[in-house]
Amino acid sequence: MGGARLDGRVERGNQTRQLVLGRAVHVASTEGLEGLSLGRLATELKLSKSGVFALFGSKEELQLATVRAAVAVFVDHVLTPTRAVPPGLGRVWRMCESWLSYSQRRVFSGGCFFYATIAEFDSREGKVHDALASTQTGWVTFVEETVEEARVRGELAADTDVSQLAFELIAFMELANAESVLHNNNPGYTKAARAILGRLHAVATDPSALPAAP
Amino acid sequence: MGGARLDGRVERGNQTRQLVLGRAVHVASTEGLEGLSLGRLATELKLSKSGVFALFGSKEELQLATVRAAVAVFVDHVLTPTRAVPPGLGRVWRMCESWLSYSQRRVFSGGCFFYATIAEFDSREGKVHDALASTQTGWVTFVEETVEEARVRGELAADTDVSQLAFELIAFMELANAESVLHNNNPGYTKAARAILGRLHAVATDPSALPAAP
DNA sequence: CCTACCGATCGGTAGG
DNA sequence: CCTACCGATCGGTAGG
Repeated sequence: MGGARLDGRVERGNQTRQLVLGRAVHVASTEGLEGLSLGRLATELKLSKSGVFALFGSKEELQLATVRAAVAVFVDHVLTPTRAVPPGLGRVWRMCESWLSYSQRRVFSGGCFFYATIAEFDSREGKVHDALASTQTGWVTFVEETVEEARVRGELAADTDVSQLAFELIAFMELANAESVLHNNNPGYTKAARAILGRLHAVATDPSALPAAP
Repeated sequence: MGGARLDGRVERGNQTRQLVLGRAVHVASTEGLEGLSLGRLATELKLSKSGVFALFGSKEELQLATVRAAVAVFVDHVLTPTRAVPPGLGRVWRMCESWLSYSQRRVFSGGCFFYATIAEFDSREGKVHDALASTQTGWVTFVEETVEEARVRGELAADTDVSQLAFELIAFMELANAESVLHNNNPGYTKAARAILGRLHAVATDPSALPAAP
C-alpha cells in the first residue's frame, strides 16, 4: 500500500535526522553552532548536502534542532539521575555530582554543550539565542527547585537564600568545566566538588548526610 | 631621506594596526575570533581587504594580535586599579570589584573577551588556544598571588586554601558575566558580589575591613 | 500530490 | 596600503 511506502520513507527520514543531530551536537560543542556546516555534516555522514538540507529547511532550523537534541542528552545525563534520588539534600548533591560527571565524561566531546554555545550566542539576537537563554533559565530553575525542596524539608537552614545558593553551585560547576576543557586536565572538578560540599556543609542542618570534602 | 619616508609609513601602519585591533577586540568579544573576517574589518574601517591582510600576514596572526590587544585592555581595567590598593584583603576585594565593573561596563561590547574566546577555542589546538590558555593561567596566578598577599599579612586565616579560594572567586565573577550578557540584565553582578563577600567574610581575620554583603 | 534524497549549480565570500 | 584575481567552500535551490 501507499501508506506503507510513505511510513517507510518517514521512518528513514527520522533515522537520518537522528544520525545528523547525533553528529551535530558533538561538532557544536567543539566548534560552535555557527561552525556547523550542512556540507561538512553531509560529507562526514556520507549523505548529500541537499539531503541534509531537506531534513531541516535552513541552517537556523538545524541549529535549533541541535539545541533540542542537546537538551535531551542533558536531561538523560543530569536531570534523570538527579530525580532518581529522593528530594532533599541528597538530591542536591546528586545533581551536582551528575553535572560534574556529565562534564568530565565528555558526554559532548567539547565539554558542556551549553557552556560552548551560550558563550557563542550570548550577545547575538534571534531564535537560537532565545532557545539557549530559555534552556539556561530552565536549568537555573531546576537547580533552585531542587535546593528549595531540601530547604522546605528542613535539611537546609530555613533562612537559606535559595537563588543565591543556586547561583554559587552553578558557578562552581561551570568553572570546573571551563578549566578542565581549556587545560585538558581534572583539578577543576576536585576544586568544584570541594567548593560545593563546603557551601552545602555550611547550610545543611545535618552535614553528616553529606560526604566529607575531597 | 629614505629613513624619514619609511618612518612615516611605519607610523601610518602602526596607527592602522591599532585601528584594526581596536575594532577586532569588540567583534571577537561578540562573534568570536573565528568570526573575525579580514574583509569585514576592511569594509567597516574603509580599508582594502588586502591592506588589512598585509598588516598581519594571516588570519591566525590577526587573531593572536587581537588576543594581545585584549590582554592590554584587561590589564588597564582590572590589574592596574587592583595594584593601586595596598596588598591585603582590601586589594583582594578591589580586584573582584574591578573585574565585575570591567564586565558590567562592557569594556568589550560582548562582555568579557576571554569568556567568549576561551569557550570558542578551549577544545581546539594551535597557537590561539595556547595564547588564551596561558593568559588564563596568568590571571589565575594573579588572583592566587593577591589572595596569598592577604594571607601572609594575617588578614586571612592562616590555613586558608589559597588556590581553592581563588577558584571560587573566579567562578562567581565568570558566572556573573555569563548570565548578564546572556539575559542582558544585572542580577548576576549582585549575586556575585554577595557570594564573593560571603567567602571573604568567612576567611577574613577582621571582616569589618570589608563592606557588608549587598 | 508527497518524501527523501541525488548531482549540479546559484550568488557571494573566505583566506591568501 | 591598492586592484585584481585564485581555489575552495558557504548556505541554499534548481530539475529529475
